[in-house]
Parts: sequence; structure tokens; C-alpha cells
Amino acid sequence: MSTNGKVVAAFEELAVLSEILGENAFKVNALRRSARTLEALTSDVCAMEKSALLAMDGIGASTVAKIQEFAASGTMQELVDLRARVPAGLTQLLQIQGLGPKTVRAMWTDLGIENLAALKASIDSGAIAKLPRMGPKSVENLKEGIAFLEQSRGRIRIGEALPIAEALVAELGALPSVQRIAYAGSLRRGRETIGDIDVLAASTDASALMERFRTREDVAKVLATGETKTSVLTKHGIQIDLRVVPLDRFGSAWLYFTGSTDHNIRLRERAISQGMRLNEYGLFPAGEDGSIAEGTLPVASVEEADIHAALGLQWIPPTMREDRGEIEAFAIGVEAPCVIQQSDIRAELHCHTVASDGGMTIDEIIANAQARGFHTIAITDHSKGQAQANGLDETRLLAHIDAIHAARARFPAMQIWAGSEVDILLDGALDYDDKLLAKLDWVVASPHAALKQDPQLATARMLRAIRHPLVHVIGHPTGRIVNGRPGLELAMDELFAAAREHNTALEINAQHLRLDLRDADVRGAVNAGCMIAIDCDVHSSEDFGELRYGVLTAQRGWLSASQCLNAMDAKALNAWRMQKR
DNA sequence: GCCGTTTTCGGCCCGACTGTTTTCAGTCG
Repeated sequence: MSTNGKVVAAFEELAVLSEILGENAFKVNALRRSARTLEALTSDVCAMEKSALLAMDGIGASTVAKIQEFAASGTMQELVDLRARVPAGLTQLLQIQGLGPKTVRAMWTDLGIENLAALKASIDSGAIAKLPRMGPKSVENLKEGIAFLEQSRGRIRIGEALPIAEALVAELGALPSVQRIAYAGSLRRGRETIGDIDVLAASTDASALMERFRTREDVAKVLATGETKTSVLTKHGIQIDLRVVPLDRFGSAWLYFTGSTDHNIRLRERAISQGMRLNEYGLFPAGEDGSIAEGTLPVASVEEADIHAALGLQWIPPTMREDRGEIEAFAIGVEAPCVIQQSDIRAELHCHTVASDGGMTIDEIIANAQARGFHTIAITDHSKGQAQANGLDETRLLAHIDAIHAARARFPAMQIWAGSEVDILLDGALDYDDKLLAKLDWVVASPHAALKQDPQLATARMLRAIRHPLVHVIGHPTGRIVNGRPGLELAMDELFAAAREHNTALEINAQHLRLDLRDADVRGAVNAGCMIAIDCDVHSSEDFGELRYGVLTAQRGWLSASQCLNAMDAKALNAWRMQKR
């Protein structure tokens, strides 16, 4: 785990342990917020100046002292103390749905339950019923919560969740009684993983809609169902919540259920400071005491943008709603950031043909790109070190370059470049010599091996590739797999500075398994002034469809079209290419 | 634990749902 990862984990653990010990909930929240804030950093938190840390919202003297203690000693005394007081097995109990810190604490102090096995035993023996407020229904729910935890898949990748949500929205949206329907939550915000799918609908016949939702073929279990909310578990182990709201309150509900929680809190604070109250039913004028009088009509509730406007804000894209400065950036009168849209993308600069490990021929891949309205494609098969991917040796590469250039006659409207995805070797050298690289129109340099390399060596390795005068783009810079492997631990700020200095672009690999760079690192790169490439790393025709995940990640990093290679016009892109030739 | 254009102390976003109560605590998003 990276140093920052360890500090973030320490604050999260402090929050959980404090919660079990019955600490003030606001303190627990503050600890969690510190963890989330630090998680978004791209520089080494232990090397940061005290003033820079304190300048961040939600980071105070106590948090800084803990960070400095960790930097000096590799630990935090308070964490050591709390671990000594709380049995390790209790934190797992908090993951059970419906079981919170108060009940876990009571289980521990009243019944001596210290882990999941002991909890199950107390359920079997009936001892659990001795706890206050623990009636038969609660015990039943506890059993189900444990069963769900043991079969839960945890957070699923966005590339799995988004198609499911879209299909569901299309299916239910086709019902005549459904007036409006959309997905919300972290899925709408474009997070790389999703806990559950939230769908929001307005309907003239809510009970029929709920009935249809409950009885879909894909549903394995109905977790809860009522007038306004139904939760189901699908056969693939994914929880889907459907909420029904009045049509004229759809905007406020959509805003509310899209989140993030931290963003919602900021919006509500803003409403209060302007003499209003915000909830899922709308933005309301508040009385003298701050309450909403019975029967008060909302100032805004139909569309999200109405509510934003009434709060003195421009509409904020969902991907940016993470309490990372977006509320200040979108105030009316401020020139708001204009994030990139999928329609801005006009080039694919990283793809593989049958020459290495792709499924399409040169002509097929170009035709695909052309059909998508692209003006440029760079074909970048693997270099010789990728033997398992049928990487090209020097002889094959020279013939491949000729074959790609020959395709230009057949696709006169397209700008077609012969490139390579060349391996960055362990010491940062490239897998082809410079003479051969110079013959290529386009060079993507990527790490594929030794992805557990020592952080200092890994950083030096990547810096050497960034500084190479013939390299255009660094492909999937960390080599991570979402929910799979962490990838290289890199000093990102050093990479950004070098990429800016040498005018080497950094890739957002759009494959939902990769999303590399991740969102927070995109933000760091954007702030450092780096150029970004959003590429699908195409191996098959369907891979072009991964673009949406790359764009969502780019938006989460506040990338504008002006900093994205794939959004340039053909001439400008070629001019950018030529500065490396 | 954090924070301050009334405050350096005393607040801190908001409502729904559930199951357990005899008026509400706990959990969730």
C-alpha cells in the first residue's frame, strides 16, 4: 500500500474504532472526511507542508499532528491505543446491513460478542434477544444481513453496473404510466466502482411500477418494498433500489439521490445561509426559526438546474459533485470549468490489430473509427517484449508500418498513423531502439511488467520514459486493475511536472477494468498543465464503447477539451505529434 | 474533529424507514 493509502486507512480505522467506542458522531464524521480528503491527493501527504495541509477544507490541527506523527514514526499513538481497546473482529460486524455502531457496542459490552462467529452463536442460542430493542424481526434482519454479507460481491465496476442500469431504465421507461425515469447515485457520478444501483422514477401508477420491478426475471430476492421504495437483489448479486417520486419534485429528488453526501451537505448549508432549506422534495423558504411551514410550496424542485440557479449556482455536472471545490467553481458570475464531453472525442490513439493481440485487421479497425466520426487513428500493436500478446519484432514491425501506411489510400478521409505500444522496461528503457522508434508516426509507452516494483525505482522508470524525446503518450501509467491489483506506486506530482516539461501526454485508459489514470490523478495532471489522451486501448470493435468510462473519469478529474489530445482537430493533433518528430 | 461576515464555544444536513416502544432509538443514504 502506498504511504498515502496507509494514512487514509489509518484515519478510516480511527473513525470506525471511535464509532464503536461511542465517540461523538461529528468527530467520527470529521475523521472520515479527513480520510476522503487525503485520498484525493496526488502528492506524498507525509512530505507536505503543515500550511498546505491546513489550507484544505476539513483538515485541522489534530489531523495534521497525526499525519506528522505518522511521517516521523510510521504509526499513530491514538490508533495504537484504540486498537488495544477494541477487539479486531468488531469492525467486520459494522459491515452487516442494518447493524450500526450502537448495536455493535451493546453486543460487545452486554454479551461479550467480539466477532462474527460469536454473533452467529448468540443468534443460534437465542442469547442475542437479551439486547434492548432486539425483537424477533430484528434478529431475522440480522440473519439476513449476515447472509448478504457472506455472499456480497462488494462494489462492482462501473462497466458492469452501467449497462444493467441503462437496460432497466429503458425497460421500465417503456411503461405507459412512467412519466420520467433515470439512474442516480455514484453510478451517475461516474465513480469507477458502484455499491448499488439507484433508480428514480415518476409514475401515474406507482404500485404497478413497483410490481413490475419486483417481478422482473432477473430478481433473485426482494429485500424491501413499499409505496415509494423497493430494493431487490439480482441474480448477479447486485442490489437495485427503485424510488418513486412526484413528477414535479423529480429534480430535487434526482439531485438528492445523486449525491455525493458531502456535496449534498454543502448545498444544504448554502441553502440555510440564504434563508432556505433543501431536501429531496425541493428548495423551500425557511421561517424565522429555520423550519419549513406546513403547506409551503418549494422555490424550485422540477429540475436540478432550477435548484442550482435558486442557490446562485450554475448547473453542476454530476461527475463533479464530490465536494472538491465545485460549489465555489460553479457560482453564478464565475467562469465555470467546461469539462470534456464524449462528443468532443475525435481520435483513437491506442489500438491493437490481429498483428499482435487484437481481433480486427487494419482496415476493420480504421473503418470502425471512421464510422464513429473520428478523423484520426493511431494503430499501436505491442512491442517485442510482449511475447504472450504476440508482440512485433523489428522485422514484423517494419512490414506492419508499411501495411498501415498503405491503408491511407483506401481511407482518404482518415488521418492514419503507424504506431506502437512499446513496453517500458524495468529501468525505463524502451523495448525498441531509437532508430526504429523514429520510424513510427506515434509512440505510446506503457508499463506491463514488474508492476510491484519498488516505488522509487518505479518512479525513476516512468520519468525516464516521459523524458524520452520520441514518446508521445504514457499508456496506463500505473498498470493498475480496478478491484484487481494496485499497480505501480508512483510519485505522481513528479510525473506530472516531467510530463508538462517534456510535453508528453498521460493516458486515461478508458477500459473500465483499468481507468488508469484514476480520477484523482487526472485532476492532479490537469492542475499541473499536462496534456491528456483518452484512449480505448481497442482490441475488438466493442472496445470503442469503453470510451464513455474514460470520459466520465476525465470529467471527474475536471479535464476540459482544450487539454485533451483526442479532442483536437486533425491538423492541430498532427502538429502536436510532430513536435516529437 | 472542524469551524467562525453575530460565535474561539457550541454548534455541526435531513428525512424515511423499521421495529420496538408507550414516545423513540438506530440505521441508512
